[in-house]
Amino acid sequence: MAVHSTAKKRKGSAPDKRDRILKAAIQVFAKNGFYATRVSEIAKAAGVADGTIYLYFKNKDDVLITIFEEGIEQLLKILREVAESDDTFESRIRRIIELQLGLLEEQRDLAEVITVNLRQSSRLLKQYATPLFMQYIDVIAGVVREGQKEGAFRKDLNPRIVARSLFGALDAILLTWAIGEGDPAALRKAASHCASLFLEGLRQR
Amino acid sequence: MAVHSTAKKRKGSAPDKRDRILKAAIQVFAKNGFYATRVSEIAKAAGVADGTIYLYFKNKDDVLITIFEEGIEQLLKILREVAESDDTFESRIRRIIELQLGLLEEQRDLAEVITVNLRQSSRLLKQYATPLFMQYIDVIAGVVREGQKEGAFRKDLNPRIVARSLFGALDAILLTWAIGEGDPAALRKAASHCASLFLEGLRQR
DNA sequence: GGCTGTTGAATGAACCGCCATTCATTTTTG
DNA sequence: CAAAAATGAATGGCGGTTCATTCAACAGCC
Repeated sequence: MAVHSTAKKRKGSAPDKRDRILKAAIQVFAKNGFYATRVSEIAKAAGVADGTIYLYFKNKDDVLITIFEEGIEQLLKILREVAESDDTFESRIRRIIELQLGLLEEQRDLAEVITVNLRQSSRLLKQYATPLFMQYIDVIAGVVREGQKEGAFRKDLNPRIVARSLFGALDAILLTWAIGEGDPAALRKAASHCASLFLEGLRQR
Repeated sequence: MAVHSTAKKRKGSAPDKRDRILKAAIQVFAKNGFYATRVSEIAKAAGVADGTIYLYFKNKDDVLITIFEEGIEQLLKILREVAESDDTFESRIRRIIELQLGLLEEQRDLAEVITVNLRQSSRLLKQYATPLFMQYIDVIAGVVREGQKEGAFRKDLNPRIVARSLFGALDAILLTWAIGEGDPAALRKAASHCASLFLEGLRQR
């Protein structure tokens, strides 16, 4: 009954159904939003029967939660590596920005699900998103805090507020991009301007 | 059938039903989210019969759209005044930030509806929110652009990207505040740090 | 002032379409 | 040929919307 992350590799051929379902759900959620999406649409997009979805997920909510959690975790993992690297602090911040936007540039649908659908249900948002979101903020805030201690950044700003601002800025840029036409060059330019804005704002003088 | 803004004052006593419904809806949407809110809950909170809501609004969507449009319009109006004032550009940006946060501080539920529920339906978002959102961005971008022309701000940043970043930052701060405990002092501090961060980032040197 | 007919607002119980979920049956696997 | 996986038609209930009915305000009339 439970989902079991068994993930037993079914031969080499068949891409795990669970994955197929998740990928399909990301697409459909991105196009129509969580509430407007019928479970049967996900099934059709995944080439699977309606009931099969319930073999791998508890219910429709669970599909969204899983997408969100796995997406953020993937992001967090890479983010932590950058945060703990021995680059200059400036370069770490810049890489975080580029990474976040770059990662999602290749997964536009995931970007839309995370930025838009995330907020669909206050319940889901509060229950599942908030803790992960906090971890995310903490990683960025950690870099800022350390940068302050080492004298690279000005010390009069609260690191968490900086982190939240940066997160919000990136989120808004992503949102516009995901909803709009989604030209990759535009996204990259936005990333670089955003980085420059924040780094100048942070610099110790 | 149509709504008619007749607003005929039914005696002096009865505060317009339309208003009562909107206020109630803001409360309930904020607490439970748009999709989890039953029309009957709004009716109950407004002290009105279920059917009455359909005398004033086309349907449930229309209630959300109205809240959103009227809220943003109110914000836009004040924002435009500040944007066109003859303060220094720095001070205009700072006032925009404080205004936005301050205005919503007094209307925490509205803040949550606008920041969270805004994104509930891709359809609604794309159809109604995007144009207003763009106007909003344009007001801020206008101040930045003019500031650049007058030599107050550095010229190598795209004003719209700056505006979007600022909007996102404020949105994220508001979101955390609205979902969290909502201490007004914390919000004011966040506003001031955020302003300082952006203004240093923008300053022409 | 009271009586009454008219009108439009308000009501809320009932309806009905929708869709998440289930589970008896079939198919695949080892 | 079990056992497990997958199927998809059937179901149940949920909740937005409707509309037959009630109510309240007012005007005209005696």
